[in-house]
Amino acid sequence: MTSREMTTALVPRLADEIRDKLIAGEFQPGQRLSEPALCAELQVSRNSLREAFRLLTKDGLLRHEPNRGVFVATPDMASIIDIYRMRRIIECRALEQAHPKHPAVARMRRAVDTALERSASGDWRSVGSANMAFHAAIVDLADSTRLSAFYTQIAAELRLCFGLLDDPEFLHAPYVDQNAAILAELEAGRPAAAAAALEAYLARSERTVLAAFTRIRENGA
Amino acid sequence: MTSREMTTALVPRLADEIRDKLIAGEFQPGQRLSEPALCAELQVSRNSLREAFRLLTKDGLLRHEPNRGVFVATPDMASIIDIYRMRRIIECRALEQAHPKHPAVARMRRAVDTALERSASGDWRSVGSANMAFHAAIVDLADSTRLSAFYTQIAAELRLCFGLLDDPEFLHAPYVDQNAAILAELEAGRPAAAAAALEAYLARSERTVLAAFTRIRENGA
DNA sequence: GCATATTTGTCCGTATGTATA
DNA sequence: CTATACATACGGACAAATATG
Repeated sequence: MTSREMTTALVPRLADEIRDKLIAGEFQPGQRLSEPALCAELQVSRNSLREAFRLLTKDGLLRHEPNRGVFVATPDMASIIDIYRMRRIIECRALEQAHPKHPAVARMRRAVDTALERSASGDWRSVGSANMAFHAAIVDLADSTRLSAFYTQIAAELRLCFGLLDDPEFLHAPYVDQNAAILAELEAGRPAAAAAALEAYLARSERTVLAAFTRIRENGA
Repeated sequence: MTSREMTTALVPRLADEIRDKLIAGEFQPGQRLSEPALCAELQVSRNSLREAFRLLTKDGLLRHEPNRGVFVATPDMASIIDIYRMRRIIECRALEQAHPKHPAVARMRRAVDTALERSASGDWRSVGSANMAFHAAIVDLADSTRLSAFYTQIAAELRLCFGLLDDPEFLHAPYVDQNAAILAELEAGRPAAAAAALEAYLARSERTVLAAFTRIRENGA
C-alpha cells in the first residue's frame, strides 16, 4: 500500500458508488460488469470489487451467474408485481396503525411540499425523489429500523425499474396530489381512510408502471 | 487449487455454515470471530471467509468494527421490540388478506401437526423449528419472494435471540395451541379473526421473550 | 507511556475450472 | 476442437490499527 488515507471502509463506499451509478442508469440492465474493467475504472483491487459485488447482489441490484460474472439486474414484470405486493402489505399496514402525531408525519409533509414545488417548476427528477421519500416516511411510521432498512433496499430496486422507463413526468406527476390526499387523511386523524387511499394509489401506480414497461419491451425488443 | 469439486459456490455455503453455528449457539454473543482461527477451522482462505462475513453482517448476525474485527451480534431488548413490530406489520396483514385455499396454508397445517407431535414427545427444539416454519408460511401467503426472503433473514436474528434464552419448553410450548387456533380460523374462511388471534399471539410472545431476556440480564450481569 | 506482537485492511500473483468465440 | 477470456479460490505480502506486556 503506497499512500492511502483509510478514512472509512473501502468496500461499503465502493458499493455505494456502484449503486449510485446503477440507479442513475449509467449501466444498461442486463449488461455484464467485467471485473478487470471496473477495477481499472474505480482504481480498486479485484478482491475489494468482488466484495462490493456480493453486497449489491444481496440487494437485488446485481445478478450473479456462477463462473460467468455479475450482471446488472433486469427488472421484469414479475419483480414489479412482487415489489408492489410487498408495498401494499407494508405501507398500508404501517399507515393504518399510525399515530397522526408521529414524527415521520412531518417528513411526509415536507416530501409532499417539495413535490408540489418541484412539479410546478417541471423538475420531475426531484419530484420522483420526493415521492420516494414520502413513501419511505410512511414505512418509518411503523418504528422498525429493520423494516425501514428493507424498504430502502427495495426502493433502490424500484428506482432501477423507473430508470428503464423514460417519461418521468408521466410516471410521477399524477401522484403528487394523491400523496397529498393520503397525508391529509392521516393528519385529520383518519388513518383507515388514509390506508384505503394508499391502497388505491398503489394499484394505480402499479398499473402505470406495468403498462409503461410493456410498451418499452414492445418497442425495444 | 489442488482437488476441489466446485459443485456450488463456496462463499454462500460458508455463510450458511457459519449461520448454522450461530443459531445453534456455538458461539457466544459478543464473541470476536478471529479470521485466522476460523480460516484454519473451516479450511478456507481469508478472502473467502471475509466475503462470507460481509453477507452475515448484512443479515445482522454479525457486527463489524473497523480494524477490530467481526463479533457475534448481541441481541438487545431494542432488537426484540423492533423485530416484533415488524412481525405485527407483515404477518398480520399477510394473514388478513390471505385466501384460505392458498398453497402456503398446507405448509401451515404441516407445521402445526409436527409441532403437536414433537411437543408430545418433548422435543422442544423441533417444536421451535416448526413454530418458525409456521410463521414463515404465514408470510408466504403474501406471495412476495422479496418479503419472504426478508422474513427469513429476520427469523435467523430472532433465533439468535432465542438462543440466548435457556428454557425452550417455556418459550415454545404455550404457542402450539395458539398457532392451531389461528390456522383453524383461516381454514374456516375467517382471515380477519385469524389476524386478530395472531396479533394477540405476537403480543404475548413478545412479552414472554422480553421477560426471559430481562431475567437473563439480571442473572448473567 | 512505550515497545512489541497480533490482527485487520488491502492488494497482488497465480493456478484451475468454465464458458464462449 | 482449440484457444482465449474470465471467474473462482488460494496464499502471500505489507501498512495501519489495536491489544498486550
